[in-house]
Amino acid sequence: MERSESITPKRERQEQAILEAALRCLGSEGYAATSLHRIAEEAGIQKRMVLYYFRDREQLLERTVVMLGDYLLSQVADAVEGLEDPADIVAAGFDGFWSAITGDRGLLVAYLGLTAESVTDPKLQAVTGHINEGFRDIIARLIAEAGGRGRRLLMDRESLIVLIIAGIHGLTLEYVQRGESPALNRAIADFQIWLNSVSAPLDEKRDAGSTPAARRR
Amino acid sequence: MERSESITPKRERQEQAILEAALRCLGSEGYAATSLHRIAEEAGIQKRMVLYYFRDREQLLERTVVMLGDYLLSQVADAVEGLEDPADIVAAGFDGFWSAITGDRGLLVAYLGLTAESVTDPKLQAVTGHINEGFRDIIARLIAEAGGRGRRLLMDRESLIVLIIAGIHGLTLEYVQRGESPALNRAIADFQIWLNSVSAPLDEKRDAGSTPAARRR
Amino acid sequence: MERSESITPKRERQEQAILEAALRCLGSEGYAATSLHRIAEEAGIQKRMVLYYFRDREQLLERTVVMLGDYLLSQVADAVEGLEDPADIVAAGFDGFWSAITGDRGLLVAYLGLTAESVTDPKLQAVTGHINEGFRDIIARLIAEAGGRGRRLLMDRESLIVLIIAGIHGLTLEYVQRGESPALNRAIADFQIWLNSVSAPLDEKRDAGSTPAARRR
Amino acid sequence: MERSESITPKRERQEQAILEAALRCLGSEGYAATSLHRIAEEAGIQKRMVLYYFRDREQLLERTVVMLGDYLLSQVADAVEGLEDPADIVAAGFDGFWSAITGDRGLLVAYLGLTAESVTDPKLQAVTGHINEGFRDIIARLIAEAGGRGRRLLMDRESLIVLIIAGIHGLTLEYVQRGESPALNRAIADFQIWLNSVSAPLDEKRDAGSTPAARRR
DNA sequence: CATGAATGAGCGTTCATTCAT
DNA sequence: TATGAATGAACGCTCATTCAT
Repeated sequence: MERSESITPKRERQEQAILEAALRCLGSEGYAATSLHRIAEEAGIQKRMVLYYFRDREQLLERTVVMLGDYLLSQVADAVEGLEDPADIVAAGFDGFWSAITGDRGLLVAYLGLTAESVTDPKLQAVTGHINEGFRDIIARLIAEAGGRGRRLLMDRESLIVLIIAGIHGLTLEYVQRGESPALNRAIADFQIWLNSVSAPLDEKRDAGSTPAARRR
Repeated sequence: MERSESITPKRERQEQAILEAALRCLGSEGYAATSLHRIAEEAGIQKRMVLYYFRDREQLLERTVVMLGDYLLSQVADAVEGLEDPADIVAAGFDGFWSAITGDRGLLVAYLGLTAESVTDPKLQAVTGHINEGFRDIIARLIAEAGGRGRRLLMDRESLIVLIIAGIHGLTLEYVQRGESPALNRAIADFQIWLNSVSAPLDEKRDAGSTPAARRR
Repeated sequence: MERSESITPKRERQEQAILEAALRCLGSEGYAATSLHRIAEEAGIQKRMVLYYFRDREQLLERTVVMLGDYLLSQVADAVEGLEDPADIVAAGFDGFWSAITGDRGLLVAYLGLTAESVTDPKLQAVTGHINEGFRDIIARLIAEAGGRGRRLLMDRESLIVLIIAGIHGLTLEYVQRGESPALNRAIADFQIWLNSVSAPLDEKRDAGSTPAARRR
Repeated sequence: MERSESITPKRERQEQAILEAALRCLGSEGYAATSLHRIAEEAGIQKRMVLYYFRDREQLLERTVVMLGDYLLSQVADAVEGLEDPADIVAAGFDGFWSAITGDRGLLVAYLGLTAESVTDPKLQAVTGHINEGFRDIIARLIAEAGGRGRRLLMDRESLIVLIIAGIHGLTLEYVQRGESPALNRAIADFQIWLNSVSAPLDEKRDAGSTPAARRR
């Protein structure tokens, strides 16, 4: 750790409380409106104390992102863990993924806000990038496991990962912007159907989905 | 009140210059870091003058978003206009759409930043919402035209629109976060292939893509 | 006049309108809150025009004070003019004086505000001082006329003038601060009674009121 | 909120220094020209610090008025305390009152300026009103004590209070406007004489001053 | 562990005013 | 006569932060 002070239990509890307060602010007010003052208010402590526990705003937000990322990634990892049936990996897997992500709208809003902000903020980029890598890894592992369970991929693996990430990002954006709607639910279902169509049992002959493209390369 | 009665040419020029400066700031520094001071600097005028032409920061950013939206929408509309061959509507249509959107990375960054910010900022929501409606309309029209040119839709129309929007949002996010990459290009190509697969010639019998879903409903 | 432009009728009308607007502002919002902007608003013209007709804020307020003074003085002069009976000079004279002054609460508030402000503002002092001299003159004349009509003064003339001015100032302050009240009305009546007691018919022997003081000197 | 819980000695000293600086500004420049910048300058600190100790200009001025009021009232209370001889209550009492009030011209100017401003500023009104009530109370008590020491009032009590307040206000206005003068001193003496004449020893028969009015009621 | 004191920088805004027609 | 353009200065205020203890 970069802090030299011994990490007492109280300190840890306080830091945790502040990080959670920061997260709630990000989720309810957005990145631009999340000031140290607001975070302190939300945590029920004096503004000065925020900087007692964290070197500066930057470090605080960084650690907030890390915490948020760890939480989301663990939720997602839990949700997709132990899936045996290849069909589940798509159906149940995505459902778990989705409900893990949308379980707390505030967290999702915070995540998207930080993601957008990180585009122009190199310091955030490092940490949000880490979360994205985590997601990518999970998805890559799922694909690999599907492969190991008798399904072959009908399209380019890298491209598939990008499309899955993009799809999830896009659908979550739709979700936070316009809320749940029948159209969104149908879109999610269709997204899953598409996911199903990008792989096939090893013994199957017929191509499906975007296979022609996969073949071209 | 006193203003806005007679929009003199100079005023219009100045306002335009400021709006463009604001847009550049949003694109390079992000929403949170776009201050009046920075905008003025970018426009090469005194900070004070920004507030001479615009009531306050809010109004300025609002109008910036409107301008950005109008520009993006017109670019997209131009790109997809006059497409005759239904196949073009997907292939050329999407290409135009994509290059219109990614033509200026700064604009795209600004757009995504504002979109994310608007989730927690009701005032922005009104105006970014308008842009989204514009995109939705263009896509809906494209789908309708494809239908009018001998292609039938193999999936739910509303769901399709959501998925297209989500896909574009997700892919642009990937683009601004990680830049162009072979994987992204392949993903875009595969996205187009999928787009092609969601409709079929009227006389064709065979289903493609996510047709099973379309049939279910 | 210090303005070199020929004084056209329109100009005069406009200036008058602005001066009256300034007066209304002073009367309703107070000196500190009376900005050029508010005056323009009140006059229903553009802010810029105020400074077209008046060199600067200072000149405008100066002329406002002059106008106010002229009006108040003329009202007072009218009220006390033509009083023949010495008793009237006190009774009717003061009544006229009072109702002339309190006829328009806004004007009175403006007058008191400017008077207070002039204590610390040398430029205002010149003009408000002029008004005070006018009041003093009127009162001195009334006293002289009373003397010419067979009444002798039972106290020092200069002191009397000061006390009358002070009494009127004090009572008007009470009036604008706390509004009309039975106590104020009784105080006004008692003030008039005291005014009556400071002079006596020439043939009268008995002293009244504060005569001992007058005799001391 | 966060402040005001523990009033440290240093804080108290600093606040006091700022309040006194504000008072000096009010006394020398007037209400309208008393800006945060000037107050800070006067206190020899940075403008920024003024707003560290006081929420905003309004709160600062409010507390300044309270301090001024407390000071003036205590001065006056001290001056009139312990007067035994009924005659003193008028003579020495008023002298004390007057010298307490005019001891520091700046304070008097500040007081009058705030009084005038409070007519149009509801927020000031609350607090200047409190000072006026204090003065009224002191005067009412003096009158009551005079009554308890063998003097009866020859005029209406409420009316007398109003006239005393009005007289003092009017005379102080004259004092700050035109400075000390023989005429003013004589007027003050005559005012005291009148004050003496509004009450009489209990056993005395002869009426004085404005008794007729008192008898009327 | 916790806090008050202090501050520099900048924000969004209003004010009175000058310049050019 | 009337107006828009432009501006310097200051205002009241918030921000993140550092210094002391």
